[in-house]
Amino acid sequence: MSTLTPKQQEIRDRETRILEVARRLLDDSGYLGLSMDAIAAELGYSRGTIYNHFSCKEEIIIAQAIRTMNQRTNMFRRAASTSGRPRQRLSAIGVAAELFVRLHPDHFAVEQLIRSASIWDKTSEKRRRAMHLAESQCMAIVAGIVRDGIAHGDLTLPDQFSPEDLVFCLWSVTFGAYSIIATSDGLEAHGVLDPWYAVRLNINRTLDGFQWEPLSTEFDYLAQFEQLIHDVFPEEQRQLFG
Amino acid sequence: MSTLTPKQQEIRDRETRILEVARRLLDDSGYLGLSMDAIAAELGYSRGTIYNHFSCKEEIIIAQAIRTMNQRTNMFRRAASTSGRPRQRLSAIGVAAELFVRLHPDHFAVEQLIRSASIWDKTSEKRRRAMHLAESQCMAIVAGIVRDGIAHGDLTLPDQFSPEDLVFCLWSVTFGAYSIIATSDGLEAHGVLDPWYAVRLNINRTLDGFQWEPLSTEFDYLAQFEQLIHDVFPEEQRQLFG
DNA sequence: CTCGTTTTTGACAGAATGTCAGAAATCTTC
DNA sequence: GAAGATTTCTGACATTCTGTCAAAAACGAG
Repeated sequence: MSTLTPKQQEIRDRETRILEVARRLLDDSGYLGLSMDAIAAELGYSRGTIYNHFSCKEEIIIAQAIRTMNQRTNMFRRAASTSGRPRQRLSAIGVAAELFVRLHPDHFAVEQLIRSASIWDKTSEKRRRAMHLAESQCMAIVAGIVRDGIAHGDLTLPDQFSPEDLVFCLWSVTFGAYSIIATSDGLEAHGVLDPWYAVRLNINRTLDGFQWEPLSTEFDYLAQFEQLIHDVFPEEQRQLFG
Repeated sequence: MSTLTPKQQEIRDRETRILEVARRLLDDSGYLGLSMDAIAAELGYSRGTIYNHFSCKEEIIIAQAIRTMNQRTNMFRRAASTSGRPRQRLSAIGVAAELFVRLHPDHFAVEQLIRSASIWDKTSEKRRRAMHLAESQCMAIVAGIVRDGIAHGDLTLPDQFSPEDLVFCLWSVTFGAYSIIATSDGLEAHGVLDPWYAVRLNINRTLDGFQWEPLSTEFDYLAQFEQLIHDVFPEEQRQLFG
């Protein structure tokens, strides 16, 4: 049957409502504060009903992560499809990454939580595969740009160093920086002036170190930053900065 | 009284034994697998006794993290006190960081867990301060080397960019990379050849990007790497590679 | 050996998870 | 629109863990 009965429609809606409530609870009081009881109570259902949708609370958490990760991949895809030389397109991905993490400040914490807190083992094979898929899609987009850079003659990688190795480097620095920013209050107290700016500069200098042309001395990537926000991500920009 | 009674001695010993067992449980089955029951059973005490030492399991986890973080700080201190130009000493810290994470593969996962999973709020003020202290000591060591580099004339930082910002960059990339390595099986399947090598190269190229002399084209930091392991961390090297 | 002190114990209350048989709602067919 | 088939929902239940605390046991000084 192609059209859904009202009931089926309601069930589908409920799934997203569960995720919404779960997200708020997770934001407010973390993993320990997220309980099936609380979700059920908030939505006015019994616990059993929630268990019809998700077999355990870990499934809810991973579902959450997959959703936002796919949004991220979409933003990356849009960034990758801009025009310009490869390193400029990579810079657009940097914009996407930063906007994304500002829209979903908790995403990396949740992702790390899934990977470390023995949550992984309790989730379904299906969702785990969805998560892997989303992840490798993201990597593939960035790796594609690196290959473009090489094909263009803008970049030559060292021996024993694959495009994926470079993607891993960029992944590390963003994952690490955004995790630290999200979880460590008082970076300023440690003497860090503007962590967001630091990440941008860091990535630019790293790519300079790999001699990826045009170097940041030849092209002002940080200035391009503002422009890209307006041109490629107007909707996200509005959500974030009014 | 200066000398401890046998009983007091036993209590003190027990504390470290609790942490040992907790560490194994944490390694084996993660945060969810760590239970006060299991620890008590394994050591042959009742739960109440364990609660005399640690008021909740979160306290055990943070105690764990503080212990290993202090070991890390010690290794950093040893690395920082080597001779050579500032960037070479920073390279020695890179060796320390990598050896450390290979000795304690779970450390960063635990650290992230503490920060994200609402564990932080359940821990005592005293331990939280100990954790902050350990962290800023580590940062201070690295920041000191950055300042040495500037004082030496080997490094000039961009405007609006403090030594601590550079430390934050290095912290991000190591934290991110080691977290990913520890939690993501099958990096090789993603096309990453040797993540450890990638991190080293990444950091060297980043510092090149900041024009920190001597550049990696002038001095072979990767070759120095092997040497430093033997000279500064023979004990750790033995533990790791037999 | 005795008595005050410290330490240990395990029963208990509370909170959350995940299950499942029966109740309720919904859909199908005539 | 009513009966019967099917799906969905419910809340009581068993279980597992946490954290507490009064009573019991072990300890140490004199």
